[in-house]
Amino acid sequence: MREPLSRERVLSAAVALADKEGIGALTMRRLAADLGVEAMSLYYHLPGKDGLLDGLVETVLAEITVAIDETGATSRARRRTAAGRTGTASRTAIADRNRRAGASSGDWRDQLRGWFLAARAVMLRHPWAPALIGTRRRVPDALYAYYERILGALIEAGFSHRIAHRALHSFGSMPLGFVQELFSPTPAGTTETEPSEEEIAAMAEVMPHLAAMVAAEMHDAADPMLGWCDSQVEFEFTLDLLLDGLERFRNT
Amino acid sequence: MREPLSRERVLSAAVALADKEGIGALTMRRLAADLGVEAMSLYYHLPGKDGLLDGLVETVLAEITVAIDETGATSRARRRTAAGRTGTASRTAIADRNRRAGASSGDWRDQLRGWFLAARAVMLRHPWAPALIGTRRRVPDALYAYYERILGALIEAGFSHRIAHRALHSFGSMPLGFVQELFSPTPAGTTETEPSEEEIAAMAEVMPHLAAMVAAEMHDAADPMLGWCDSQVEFEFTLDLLLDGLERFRNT
DNA sequence: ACCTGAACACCGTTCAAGT
DNA sequence: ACCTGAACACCGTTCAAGT
Repeated sequence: MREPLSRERVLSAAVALADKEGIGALTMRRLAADLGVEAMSLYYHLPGKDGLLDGLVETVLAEITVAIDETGATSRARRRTAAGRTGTASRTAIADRNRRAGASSGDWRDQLRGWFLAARAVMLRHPWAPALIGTRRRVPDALYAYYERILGALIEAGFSHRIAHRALHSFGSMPLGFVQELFSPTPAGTTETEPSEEEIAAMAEVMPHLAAMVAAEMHDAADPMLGWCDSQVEFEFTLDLLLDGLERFRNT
Repeated sequence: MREPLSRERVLSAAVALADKEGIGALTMRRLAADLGVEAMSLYYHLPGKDGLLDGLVETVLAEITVAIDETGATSRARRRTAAGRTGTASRTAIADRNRRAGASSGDWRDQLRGWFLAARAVMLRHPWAPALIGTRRRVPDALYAYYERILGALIEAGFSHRIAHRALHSFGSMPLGFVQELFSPTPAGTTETEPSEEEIAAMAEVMPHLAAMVAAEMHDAADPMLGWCDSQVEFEFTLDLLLDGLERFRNT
C-alpha cells in the first residue's frame, strides 16, 4: 500500500512540519509519526538528527537557487519597473537617485538586489530557516556555489577581489534573505497592534528617544497600510545602503 | 564551610563554563556539579534553564554597558588617535577620508563606532553569546536601554526619527559587537593555515571566482601579520559603510 | 531558608531482531 | 532492502522530603 520511505520524502515531511509547528516540534519521533513509521526507521535514510538538519538547510538553499534563476529569466522586465515600484524601493531616496542618474551603471546592484529579495521570499515561507542556518557549523556546498555567483557579478562589475571579499562579509545574511532581528521596538508582552497612549507615556519617562520615535513614526506614516515595523522596507533600506556604499569602490 | 548559592554565583559559574567548554556543555546537571551541588538546587535560585539563559544574556549586556561607559570616559583620547591607528581603521579608505575632511562632523560616527567596537571586545571573550542572543525570544530591558542610548546619539546628530529607526535596523547585531558569519572562504575540513597550491587549483575548476579571490587576496596582502579573513577589518569596513552611508541622510 | 533523592516525561541513538 | 522493539544514556523538571 504505502511506498517505501526515501531521504526526499523524509526531508519534505520535515520541512512541512517545521513550517506548520516550528522547528521545536521537529523531533525524530514526531517526524516519524507524521510519516506513519517508527522513529528508528528514519536512521535508515538519514545519518541522524544532525544530518536531517543539514538536509533541511540544503533544501532551503535549493529553493533559493530556483528562485534566483527565475529572477535571472525575467531580470530585464524587473529592472525596467524597479524605479517605478510603489511603496518599497521608491521610498529609499538614495537608490532612487542612483537609478535616475543611472544608465546601466546600476546593473550590478539591481541584479544582486533581485537575488537577495528572491531569497527573502523563500525565507518568508520558512521562518525557522534563519535560526537554523545561523547555528549550523558546516557550510553546505550549495552556499559556496551561491557565493561564487555573487562574486562573479561583483568582479564583472569592476570590483577588486579585495573589495569583493569585503562586500561578501558586509552583506552578512542578506544574500540568504534575512537579517538578524534583535530588536523590535514593540516591547514583548504588548500586543501586535499599535501601542496605546498610556503605554507611550509610561515609556517616555524612562526612554524618551524611543518613545519619541514611536510617536513620530506613527504620526509620519505616509502609507497607513504598512505596520510600525515593516521589515520589507527596512531590508531594502539596508540593502541599498550597502550596495550604494560599495558602488564608490568600483573601478570605472 | 561553603557559603550558600546565589543567583549571581550560579550565573558567573555558567558564564565560566560556557567560556571554557562551549554552551553545549552547559546543562543543569553539569553546572550544578561545577558548583558542588545537586542539579535541583539550582531551581531554588533560578526559574529554570530558560531563566538561566536569560540571565546569561543579561550578564553579557551588563558587560557591554560597562565597556561602553569606559569608551565614553576616554572618548576624546580615542577619537584623536583613531585616524592614525595602524592596521584596522586606517585601511578603510572611506572612513579615513571622512576623518581628514572631518572637523566635528564625524562625531556621531566616532561615538557609535567606539561603542560597537567595545561591544565586539566583549563578544570575543564570550564566543557563545552571539548564537545565544540570536535565538532568545524575549528582548531584555538592558537592550532597550542600550538602543535608547544609540537613538539619542542619532537624534542629537540630526537624524529624523524615521531614518534613525531605519538605522537601528541597518546596524543589525553590530551594536552588540558581532555580525552573522555565514561564510568562511576556507572550506570546512581544511586547516586554519593558508590553502595549498593544489587546493586552489582544484577549487579553480568549479569555482573560478572564489579561487581567484583567494589567490588575489593572498598575493595582495599588504600586511602579512593579518590572516586571510581578518574579521576585525571586515567588521570595521561594514561598520563604516553603514555609518558613512547614513551620514548622507543627516539634517545639516 | 536552602538543599536533596527519587521519579517522570522526553530526547537522540544503538543494536539485535524481524520480514 | 527496509522497518521495528526494547533498551540506554542523557536531558529538564516536579514534588515530597530532609535539615
